[in-house]
Amino acid sequence: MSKPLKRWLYRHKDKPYPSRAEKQSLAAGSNMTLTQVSNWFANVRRRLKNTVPCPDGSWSTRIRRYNDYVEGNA
Amino acid sequence: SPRRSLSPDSDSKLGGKTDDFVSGSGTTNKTRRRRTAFTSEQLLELEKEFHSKKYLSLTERSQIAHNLKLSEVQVKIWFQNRRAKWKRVKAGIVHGRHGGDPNNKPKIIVPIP
DNA sequence: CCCGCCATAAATCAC
DNA sequence: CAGTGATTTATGGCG
Repeated sequence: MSKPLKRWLYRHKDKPYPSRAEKQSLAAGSNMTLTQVSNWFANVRRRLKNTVPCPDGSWSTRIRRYNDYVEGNA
Repeated sequence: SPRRSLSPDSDSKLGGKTDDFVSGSGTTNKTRRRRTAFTSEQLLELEKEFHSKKYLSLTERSQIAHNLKLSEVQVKIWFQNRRAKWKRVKAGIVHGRHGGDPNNKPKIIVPIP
């Protein structure tokens, strides 16, 4: 799975909703299409909710925890 | 490849009420429509209709909805989604992807050691 | 007011 | 079997 996307996700844990331009940039940087990037974020957001239930409902906490679950990149 | 579109609850809702709503948990009374699996017959007909006409008039819509035993909103939304897909497909012509993908991503993600 | 499009959610498919 | 990307129903906002 593409690193740039994870990177972006971690850096924007408060609002994991990249703009269109950001998605395009990410797509270019990870050799993916815009649609694939959109799908990736949609899937990650939802799976985050599944695997990391979060009482306070904040994305940052979920994403931080997810990082524990998954990969110690950057 | 046959689409295995299993219908869990079948079409038993014909005679009764529409209880295919999922209720919000506990304190939140939000009801959201369940994602219903259209039958292959419905899909076939909708697809046929879409092939001939990308946009429906009000009368066409109500006619189709009635024939297929779907709500007009469902037909409307189906056409909307179908148009979106159509656009997507039309745009992404070149699928030369996977050509020589030297970028071999490993499968499942590994937990932190 | 209703429609179409968009981005998205959620469930489900396909591998 | 589970994980992951893709696709299919459904919502809400905006024009």
